[in-house]
Amino acid sequence: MEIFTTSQLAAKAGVINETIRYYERKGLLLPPERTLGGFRQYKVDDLKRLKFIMMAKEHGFTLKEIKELLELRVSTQSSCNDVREMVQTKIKIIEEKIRELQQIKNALKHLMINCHIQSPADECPILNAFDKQK
Amino acid sequence: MEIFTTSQLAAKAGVINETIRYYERKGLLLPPERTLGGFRQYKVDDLKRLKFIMMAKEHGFTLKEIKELLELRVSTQSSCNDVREMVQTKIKIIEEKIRELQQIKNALKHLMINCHIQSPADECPILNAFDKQK
DNA sequence: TGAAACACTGTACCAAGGTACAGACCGTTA
DNA sequence: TAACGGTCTGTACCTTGGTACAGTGTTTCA
Repeated sequence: MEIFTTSQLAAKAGVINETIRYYERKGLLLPPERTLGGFRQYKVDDLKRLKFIMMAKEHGFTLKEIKELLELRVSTQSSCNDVREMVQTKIKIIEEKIRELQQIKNALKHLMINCHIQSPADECPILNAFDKQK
Repeated sequence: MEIFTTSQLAAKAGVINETIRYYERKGLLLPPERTLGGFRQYKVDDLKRLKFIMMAKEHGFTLKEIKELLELRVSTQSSCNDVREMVQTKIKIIEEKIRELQQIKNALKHLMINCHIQSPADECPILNAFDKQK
């Protein structure tokens, strides 16, 4: 059976070895077996788990949420429904964030309408807009 | 001329007084005059500056960027064009962020298509998708 | 004049997600 | 068996935008 050191596991997942230890501290990676000298010995399952973490991260989950997903996965009580709910909540949060950013973007675009490039900065309508009392 | 203490200034802007001192440390608020005993004495201009900061914050600028905006405002060399460029860059960053979030959202929605609520979590297609190697 | 209520400084702490490093130890190869 | 390089632990540090103290000093009002 293939065994990896911390650095080898890290390299396979594209992170550095401090990240591996960090994920272990945070409870995302399980404490692996050790050599007599105390070196971590990772197996293919650990690599899969790490890749799962990275995929979930790319899908916008925080480490805390990923920990929950990992716990759902092994709990026999939990169902796909629990996962579905987490994903739906996440989608709502992302949609809210998108709306927020779109509002900011629109406000900034609006500010640019009156901006004349040669004016000195102290007459800049953008800066003046920020000065306006609400 | 009206003079405010730190807490009064904070209250007028809807923050707490540690925030005021924090902004001073970060160079966003100018060090005000002091009483003989060392109490800060703020004027209306300081309140305007603080409100400017808060407006810029609402428009998605970081404190570091707001500091730059404030510096542009007083520099006689800088023009509205400099401000315009900062705003345009900001809009680009926001657009990129929106695109990113939309991709994540689409991926999550896609994951939900095959999700059957009664399946146990260890057969959940969402979790399985995260397990897939890229 | 004395007490209450505020302000001062400096430092530590928070979340999140790591990164860096010292000093010690282990494993491998010559 | 020694050298070299990898790994260990623990702790400190980073960013961003603050918040929370403790211990001391100041202002104000009765």
